[in-house]
Amino acid sequence: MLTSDFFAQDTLTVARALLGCYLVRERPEGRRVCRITETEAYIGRIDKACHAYGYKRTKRSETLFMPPGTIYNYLIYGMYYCLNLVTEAEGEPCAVLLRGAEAVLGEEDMARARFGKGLAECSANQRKNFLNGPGKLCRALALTREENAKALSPSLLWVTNDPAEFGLPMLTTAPAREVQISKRIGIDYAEEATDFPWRFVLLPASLTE
DNA sequence: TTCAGGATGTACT
DNA sequence: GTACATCCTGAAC
Repeated sequence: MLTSDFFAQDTLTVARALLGCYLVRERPEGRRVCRITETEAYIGRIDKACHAYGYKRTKRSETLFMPPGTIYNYLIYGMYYCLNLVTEAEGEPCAVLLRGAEAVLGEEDMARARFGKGLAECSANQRKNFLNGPGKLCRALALTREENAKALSPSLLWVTNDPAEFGLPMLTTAPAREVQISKRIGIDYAEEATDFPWRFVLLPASLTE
């Protein structure tokens, strides 16, 4: 399990390193696991797109000042949540937004949470766009304001780069996958920060061969 | 395949 | 009152 030491690192380092890691959500019905494929860095010290830009403290941004490894989950557009993991030292308002993933375990439960029906009844488009957005990820993993400001923990939500830790036997060696770096999404209001190359995407294996 | 429009609640000014 | 780190649907191409 990745601990607060990992999240205490530089935010861009963490955002890059989280690609390919497994996000594990513990629920009464069972475990839901996905592999992280898309992240973005938010660094309050210098970043107009960050809710805590210039160390601004508000009721919402307060979570960003908490210790590394804290969950920052907030409501957006009235109906979706965005999952972030707090980085750097306590008091330094930074986080990594998780924007996309691939389902690994508990896919049936994720489908029920997303669409209210089983995987078999989902359309091809629904399956194709399963976890490719921050709102979708939170819906599939049943993450809401309930989890905001809590620490990552083995009984709630945690992250690892070792599949053995969540009960998967040795996976076949995965092919290397290329990382694409680009501008962040949906922050056109953020002036010069709009163009910061702080988005990291793990490209599909098929594009790497 | 792309695109416009609507759903929806709350933090912040 | 305004803006928002979004997503889905249905229409047009």
